[in-house]
Amino acid sequence: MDRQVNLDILGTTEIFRGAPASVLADIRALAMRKTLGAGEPLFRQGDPASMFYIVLSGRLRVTQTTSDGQQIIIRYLGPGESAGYTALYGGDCHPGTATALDVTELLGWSSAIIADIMSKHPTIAMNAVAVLGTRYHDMQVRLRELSTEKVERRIAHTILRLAQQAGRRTARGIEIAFPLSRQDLAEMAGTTLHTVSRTLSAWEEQGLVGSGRRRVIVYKMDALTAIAEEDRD
Amino acid sequence: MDRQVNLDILGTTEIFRGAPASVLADIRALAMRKTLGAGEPLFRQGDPASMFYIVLSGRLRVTQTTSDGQQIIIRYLGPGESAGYTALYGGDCHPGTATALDVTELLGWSSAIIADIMSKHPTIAMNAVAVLGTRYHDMQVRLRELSTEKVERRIAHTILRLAQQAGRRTARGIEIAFPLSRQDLAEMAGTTLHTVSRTLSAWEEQGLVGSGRRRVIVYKMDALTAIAEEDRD
DNA sequence: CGGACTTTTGAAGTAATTCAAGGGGAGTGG
DNA sequence: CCACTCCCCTTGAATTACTTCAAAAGTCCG
Repeated sequence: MDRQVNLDILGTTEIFRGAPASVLADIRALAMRKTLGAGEPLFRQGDPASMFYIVLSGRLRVTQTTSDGQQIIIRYLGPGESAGYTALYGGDCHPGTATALDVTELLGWSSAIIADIMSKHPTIAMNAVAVLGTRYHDMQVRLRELSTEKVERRIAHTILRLAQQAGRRTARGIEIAFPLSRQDLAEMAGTTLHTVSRTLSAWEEQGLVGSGRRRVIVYKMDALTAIAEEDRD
Repeated sequence: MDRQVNLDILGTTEIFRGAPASVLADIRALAMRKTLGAGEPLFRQGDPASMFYIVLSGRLRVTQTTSDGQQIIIRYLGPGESAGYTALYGGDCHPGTATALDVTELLGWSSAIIADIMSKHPTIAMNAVAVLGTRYHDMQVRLRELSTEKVERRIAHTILRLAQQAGRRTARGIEIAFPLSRQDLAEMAGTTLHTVSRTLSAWEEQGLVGSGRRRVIVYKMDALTAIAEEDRD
């Protein structure tokens, strides 16, 4: 990936979009390049938050683990999205672990540099506000779902969100574009892999979804939406 | 409350702290004053996000409601905190409802004005990033708790958080400084008022807490912390 | 073709909700 | 000052949605 391609991509990221080309070039010049193999961590929960990254290609999973080893998935990050937001405001350590799912290419800046960039370019600081505001909002919605909805609805919501974020049109329906195990879905929906498995089996029987080893395809979006939105829980 | 007092307070808010006095004066001049009576809403879920506010005195509760009327409490806002973050980045509507618990005094700015202020004063934009980053982080923690912990621990965590945020030292222990019903606690911990009531009764029997009509006092912080942190769920 | 990981499915167990009823405090109005 | 009323809280009993436990069947990769 050459320098020019990077600049084009940089202008489309959630955090740098709207900045003039000359500014993007400066930013690019300050960046450190990083490439991760599948399964490699970008940073771990508790590490000092010294770097901020954007994803150029590939995908990361951000998780949070309790002291007794239980885990939840905070979110998946794809191209153009930001990783390590804590470094944006000088927070002390990363609240979660970011792990590459595939080969993943990133650009990174130290927290001092990214703070300096934001200070000089209000547009970028405003983008950061928008990114964090949106993520905060997403979490409010998930918290509400987890508090008030029964599992089947939560699983439906989870799959719909993933389909929207990383759905790929195929001949038979919308396929989630990355490997996704029952365990992963459980860690997003706040349940167990057993319940996810049972639920997907039932939906498969009804022709709503197709699924296999770490694969999920949505056949009937509207029917799944109906399950997610039905008033009776 | 006169103009000077407002300026002093303004410099201590999470969003304007660190700005020079002259800037604070300009910001103050652009603000609209607002006072709410107990129970009055500042804005409702779904309202256009046209204004951003800071709390001068009093307290707000921010809630989110589902279509079928179930509700969760997103957070409480006290003096110096910000309400209506959506207006910071030009989001279209408020994701929750903010209601005054007592008489509450606020200052407000239109989204256009606050965006302009942030553009001109990077310090303030950076504060906004920090505020939203912190709130996002708080939500991650709550989501993890809700996913992985049993109710008793969740209730303990909820009370500890409230005690930290709005605890008042009294002769007998730390009292939550505002009226807090069993229902309120349930809506924060993701359970029912019945379970909260039973749990508090048990704790009261053991001398950990005292409670009454919409009142909670923590007697033994360490014991409550132990419940919140114990490895076995 | 072996071995590790993922998924499925049944059966048992249980934590917490739901249903139901009663009791107590605070404020109001006579 | 007392009685009435409205909330809020408590507590028992029944129910259930989901987890936990257990075992077997697929599926992918070297």
